[in-house]
Amino acid sequence: MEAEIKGQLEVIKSRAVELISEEELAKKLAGSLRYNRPLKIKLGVDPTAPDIHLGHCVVLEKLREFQDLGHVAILIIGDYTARIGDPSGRSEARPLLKPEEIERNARTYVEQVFKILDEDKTRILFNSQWLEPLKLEDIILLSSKFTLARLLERDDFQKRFRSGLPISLLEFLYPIMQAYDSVAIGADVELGGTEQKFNLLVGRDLQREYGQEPQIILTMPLLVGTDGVNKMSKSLGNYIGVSEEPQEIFGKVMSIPDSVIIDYLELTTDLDPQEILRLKKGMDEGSLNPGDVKRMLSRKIVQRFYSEEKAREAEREFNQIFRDHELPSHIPELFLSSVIDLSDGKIWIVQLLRKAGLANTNSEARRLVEQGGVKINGETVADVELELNQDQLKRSILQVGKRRFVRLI
RNA sequence: GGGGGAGUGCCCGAGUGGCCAAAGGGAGCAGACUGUAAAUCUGCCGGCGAAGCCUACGGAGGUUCAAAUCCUUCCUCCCCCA
Repeated sequence: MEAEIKGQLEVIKSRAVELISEEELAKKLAGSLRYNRPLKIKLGVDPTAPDIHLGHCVVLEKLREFQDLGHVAILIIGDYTARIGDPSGRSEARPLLKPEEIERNARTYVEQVFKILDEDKTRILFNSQWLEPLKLEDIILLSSKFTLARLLERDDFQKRFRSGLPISLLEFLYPIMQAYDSVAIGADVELGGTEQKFNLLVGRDLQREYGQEPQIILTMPLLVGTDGVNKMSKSLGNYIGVSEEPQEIFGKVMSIPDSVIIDYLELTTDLDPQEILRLKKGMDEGSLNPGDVKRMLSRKIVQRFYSEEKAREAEREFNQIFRDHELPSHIPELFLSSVIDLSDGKIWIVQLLRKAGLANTNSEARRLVEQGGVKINGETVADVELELNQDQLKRSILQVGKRRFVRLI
């Protein structure tokens, strides 16, 4: 049994940033093995963004590992807490969500999450179930267990406090509510990104208050977004969604700065650390082309959510467009008749770009033309005033930039 | 309750009467180059069929030939004192 515990600990600790605490976890694991009782691994999710992206996957993957070790994942959809909004890592309060939005987001979330989790070993709970019935009296009791000093310990609160930025009372309630989730389900372990550390710790405090054994907390690194600067997030638009098309995922991974390739290898693939180290060395010494490493990474990521075949296809497609500057295999088509006003049979290039959805405003379309970013059948359009008639456009291919194409039919 | 400060373009942030569609940075977009949608460099980056015009610096009024900049008032936020 000793060996089994050790083995599990190894798996659990891999890639994690912090484990509080290893001894307690070992004890819990021992109990779990002895009584054949799986541990309850909690992960709270905020139904604020309707798409799961690679950043979420880091934590979800860890949860999956727990499942594979025989434990049960408890996914808590923060449908109630979402009304408050988690202030973690934010410099300002988040806008409130409407109940309908929350519901819609939660549904998408659940759909996507099983790309990673084992459905049979997952329980999904909505925290409105126990938070909604709370009376003011209960909340007063709950808040009596915390002090301002304790809550202000939190890094982002402290920063905001010091720099004179507002902290809503509501936001103080958030960690308390999240902690109450742990009490409600009797969590053994709670997972989260590093920015969640404080909230997770509050869970321990509250569980103790309620006479429960405090949960173990395990924090995972945050994945940086495609911009290579900020953490991956939907709202920053630097994310790679697990439900995106293979081609899109491949391309987005190829667009990450070389400087974060290693991070991605570590956090989004199952490559062993030795291998990653070898790749890093290779790139540092110049014996490996980062572009090639990134290709491999992109392939692995696509493969993870689709298949090896799809990954290969995506790469072929990528090479075709970006390396060989050829046309993609699939080009969206647009009926000329829906674009051209038949009365005069002609259309201005700027209008055409807008109608084809390749530019949002005339100004944007003008700019694209002026900067030489627009091509028709491979020929750069040089004149902003260019007018085209139906015959010229029939079966032609309109291209903006390197990667946006429309076939006119 | 009293005193002080702040609100600028997608974000951060400079600007305190005309030279301001507003410095600088980031993001984004386009071009060049390439090893990739990397890095680097260059350009663009409110809208309008664009000469010019319109909209814009928290909201509403006002002063002025002229306001992001001055005045009044309202809203929001922050700090200090109590």
